[in-house]
Amino acid sequence: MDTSQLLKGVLDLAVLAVLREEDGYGYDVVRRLRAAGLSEVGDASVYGTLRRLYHAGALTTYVVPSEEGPHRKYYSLNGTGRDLLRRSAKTWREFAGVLTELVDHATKEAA
Amino acid sequence: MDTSQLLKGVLDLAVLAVLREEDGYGYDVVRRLRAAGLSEVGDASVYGTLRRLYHAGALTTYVVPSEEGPHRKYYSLNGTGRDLLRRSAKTWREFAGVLTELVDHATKEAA
DNA sequence: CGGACTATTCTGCATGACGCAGTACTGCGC
DNA sequence: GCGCAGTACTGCGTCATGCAGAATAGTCCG
Repeated sequence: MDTSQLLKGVLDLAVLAVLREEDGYGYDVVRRLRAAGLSEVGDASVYGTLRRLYHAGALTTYVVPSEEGPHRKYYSLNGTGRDLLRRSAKTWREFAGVLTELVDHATKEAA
Repeated sequence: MDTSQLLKGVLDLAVLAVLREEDGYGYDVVRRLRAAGLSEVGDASVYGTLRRLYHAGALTTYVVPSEEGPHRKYYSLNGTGRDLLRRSAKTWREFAGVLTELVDHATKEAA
């Protein structure tokens, strides 16, 4: 029904894409994803994804103490991460292409 | 890593799309999906999806005895199913658009 | 006829990702 | 001090995918 199922397997890619543009901390990544149109991402999902990607060796992290609140834990793409992004992006494009074509073909002649 | 996670929440849509074109039985739907490019769908997933969609009231079913093997259980889209397909397709296009844009933007300046 | 193989359906269980709800800590405004 | 916003993290539930396995019905081989 909602996008929660659609997100599965795609949040990794979305997070990588966002971090590719600029390092970011969890709370901020959530906001950026929502601003990009993924309005229904839960923060817990992002933290979980960040942790998975980190343990997978795709991200490095550093803490920046903030005087305007708690510390911020920044994440940054490393070589492995950029490589993963590239491959994931390719997989996504192929997958999305196939499915879009299937859907278009099926709904073209429908009202 | 593979497409199994990508499929989540999308198999419903793919099955609906395939059935929109022509009624089909499980084994056949699997083949059609694979032929369409979704080469990694598992048959058990399709049977499960078919059952979910049926219980959701999106499909009707009828059995056709086959002379070349066991009976075939055909599934057909009804009004609810076509409506679901239309709405799911819309959701998919929006979602895919957002993500593709995000990914393109992030990988544009990458090697 | 027995055995093997294909077509076809279905179920049990494991895996794993998303997210709600809750915890915790830091400054700021009142 | 109280509460609210920013920020991080975790436990548990839910649910879809899929592997492995079972069962039935025909066909072909010897």
